[in-house]
Amino acid sequence: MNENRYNFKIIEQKWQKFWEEKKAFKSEVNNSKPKFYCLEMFPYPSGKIHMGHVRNYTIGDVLSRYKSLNGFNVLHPMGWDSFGMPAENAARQNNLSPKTWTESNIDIMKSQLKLFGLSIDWEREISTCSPDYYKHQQKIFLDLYDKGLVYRKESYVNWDPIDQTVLANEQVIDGKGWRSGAIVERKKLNQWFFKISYFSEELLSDLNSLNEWPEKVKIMQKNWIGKSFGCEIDFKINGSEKIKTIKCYTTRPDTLFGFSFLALSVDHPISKYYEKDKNFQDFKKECAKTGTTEESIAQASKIGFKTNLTAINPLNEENEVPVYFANFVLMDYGFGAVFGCPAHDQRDYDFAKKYKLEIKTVVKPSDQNDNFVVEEEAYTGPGVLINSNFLNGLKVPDESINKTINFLEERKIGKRKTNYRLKDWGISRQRYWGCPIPIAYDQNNKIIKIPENDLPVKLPENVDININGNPLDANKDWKSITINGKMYTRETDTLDTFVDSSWYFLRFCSAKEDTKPFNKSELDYWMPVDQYIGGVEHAILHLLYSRFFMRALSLNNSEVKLKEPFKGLFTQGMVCHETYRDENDNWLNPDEVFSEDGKEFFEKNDRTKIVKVGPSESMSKSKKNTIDPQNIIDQYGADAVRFFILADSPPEKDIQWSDDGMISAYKFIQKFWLLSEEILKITSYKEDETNDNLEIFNNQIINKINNALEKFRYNVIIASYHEIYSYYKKLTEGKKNFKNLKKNFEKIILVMLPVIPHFAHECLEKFKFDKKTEWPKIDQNYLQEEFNEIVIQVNGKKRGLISVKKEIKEDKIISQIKEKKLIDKYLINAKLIKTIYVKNRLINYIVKQ
RNA sequence: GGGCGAAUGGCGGAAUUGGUAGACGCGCACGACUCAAAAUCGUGUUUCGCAAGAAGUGAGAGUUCGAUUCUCUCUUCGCCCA
Repeated sequence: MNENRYNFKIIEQKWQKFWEEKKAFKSEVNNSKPKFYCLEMFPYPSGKIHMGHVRNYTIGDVLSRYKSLNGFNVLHPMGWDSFGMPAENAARQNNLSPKTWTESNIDIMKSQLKLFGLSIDWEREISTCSPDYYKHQQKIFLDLYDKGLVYRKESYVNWDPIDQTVLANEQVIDGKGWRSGAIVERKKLNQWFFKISYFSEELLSDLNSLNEWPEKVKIMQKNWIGKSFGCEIDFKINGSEKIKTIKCYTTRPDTLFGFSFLALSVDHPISKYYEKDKNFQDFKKECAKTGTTEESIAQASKIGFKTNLTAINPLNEENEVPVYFANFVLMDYGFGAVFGCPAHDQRDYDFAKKYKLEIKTVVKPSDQNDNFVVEEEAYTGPGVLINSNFLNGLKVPDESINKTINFLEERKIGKRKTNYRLKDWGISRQRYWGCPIPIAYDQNNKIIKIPENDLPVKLPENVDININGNPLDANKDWKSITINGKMYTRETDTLDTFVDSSWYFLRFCSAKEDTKPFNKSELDYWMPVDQYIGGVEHAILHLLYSRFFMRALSLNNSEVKLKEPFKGLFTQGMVCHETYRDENDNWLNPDEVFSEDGKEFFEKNDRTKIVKVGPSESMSKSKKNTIDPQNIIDQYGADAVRFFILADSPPEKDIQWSDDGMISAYKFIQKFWLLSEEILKITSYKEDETNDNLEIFNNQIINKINNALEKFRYNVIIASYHEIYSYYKKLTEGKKNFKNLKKNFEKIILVMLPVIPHFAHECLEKFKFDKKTEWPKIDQNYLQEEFNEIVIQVNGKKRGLISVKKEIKEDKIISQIKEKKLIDKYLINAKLIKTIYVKNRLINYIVKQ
């Protein structure tokens, strides 16, 4: 083995120790420097670091180090999103408390992260399950309560009747509880909500100001908020003394003449008149079997309960149609009542077919005549109104909706209304491992805030997590409290963990501030986050909740002005790997699989057993297609992993894990080290002349790297490093020192620093490049070479090349081409029409035969 | 069903504003070193063709002197919503 081999184990440890001792990444407010707040989504401490983390934090680290070298005062913190269900599940399995389990995971993962040489300011570390964090969150909760942005109401949850517990949507699999297998029911509970809908319009319109966000994410948020224009309509009701009208919301008032039933949510206020009707109660129970998500409601078959009521079409006061309760109408949307137009809404169509209701066509596609009839499925496209009395002929949707609303408004039976799909955020979780809600109730169930000096409301330790239901609810000692001598019962729900992550980026700005969640001057300096980096799976909820929080905090608060927390957003792709199964279809880890030729795979332990190779999918424990970063780092070192994880794909796309690619990254560092040794030797020779080509190469490649860095084209940076290697390798073959060799090589090392920091620092030290490290400047003079290759085209096809001095005039080029007879053969028997010249690029001869 | 995006060699992927398609890496082939192998280094590698040359960025059309890039239609795949 070559004794000059780069020993990453020693060198990486050396620099990590150096950075730690020097507090190299400690960040402080410094008003004389521009700031840059770089934040990656903080991890859930599930056990060990996985490749997804490696990719996420490498991307952020490259950016942080780049900005830092460019003179920015960088804030690059890290913390733990440490409340949540997995801790409870693990606690059940291992008989550990969630706290112990979580804290030991944090220790492990923190030590692993440190091995990657990330430029993190660990002094700002936060953990959301620590009372030091959640005590501030409880204050914020009470602050929002005072502002009227928090309220309590009855709402449905997924209820597991065997485990006697509330399930999250992802714990409901095919309508059954994930653990018990019981059929999940809908159950009404009193729960806490954040009034996110108060900001619907702002959250939507301010998306336009986020010009450093991916368009994709903005569209997803826009769809989620779901602004729709329509109107509310009062329908006259016959058949009851008590009910005179029912209010509906619709986006399609223009289809009113196709009206054939009115459908109500089972929770509609008028359902109280049916409380004693056994058939209705049975129907309501049947509806409860449908889950709570929009998706499960959409997939469930449409069922209805016919009332004795009828509704009258307000446009002509004539058609009288039946009123139903139906399972597909949600109380949360509109007024819990919709009018059914089966011909032009698929859901209504399915319902009408089932209950044999009239299907009246009122919209025809523009290319059909007036006899067009909806048959197999609802027609929801554009067209023209027909069979609609005085509305006939109006264009759908542009004309028809507006005119109908005008008509309804004139007669005071309807009102134009904007509606949002975005619902208030339910934050109650009936679980132990979350932030306690700082609220109590008196004997009359009246709400009282926990007084400030009784905060934080700490989670009790030593609870029995194995019981059914919420352990906090079962904990009698903890539940009852005395405030000012009076007895109260605590709220036993805890906060959704999305609350924890909705403001952690603010806490980082003043992580040690004890008395307040954050300190104004530090917030003003650091916020907003200049670049936020994370997975696209958080494109909607986490980001929307954080945007809500910023607005909620700034409402009636002169201290907080900012509305948008994340100026720039980058969503990275996933890390994928092939999947393997044995003969019995059990998943196999890549470690357990062996292949000689990369085509046929066998089990490592028994090479007669064939392994089936599946498609490459996102690494997951359940499919066992994970690669443990710890093993890779032990084998190849942190720099090599960082190098590889950026090399193979653009960061926003999924990346294929490849052992060959990993090895290639390792080899690159090894050979670049040998190259640096060689250059070190050469630069000790007596200097010779200056090498202009070297200057040109260096400036051009650094320019390329700069552009790639600014646009997150990190895979292009790695390609440039390879180009640098080949160029310098050739250069050293002459074993000749140039006056500008050392200076240029230093620049090269500096532009490699963000990606492979340990290696680069070692090189800088070895070469005694002891000036202060900063990003190299580009000399624009070297970006344009003295000579340009001009492409010669004939009719747009490349027919030759000519090297000319830059900025040369067109006629000079033409005469040179003529002189050298470069394209004469294409001009025989052809007539030259014209030439097109693009400066410094090409010349195109247009000829005709 | 709706919205958004993508499609480039054997593979991952490059390509300022429309201007030399295939940078760079992997793989593969050949060569050097070696008793040999590994490692390393070098050369080559879109397809067809001995070559000259021709074709070529999912398919088909269009705009243009010129299209991977812009427009339309279609196919396939991915993501999100339903």
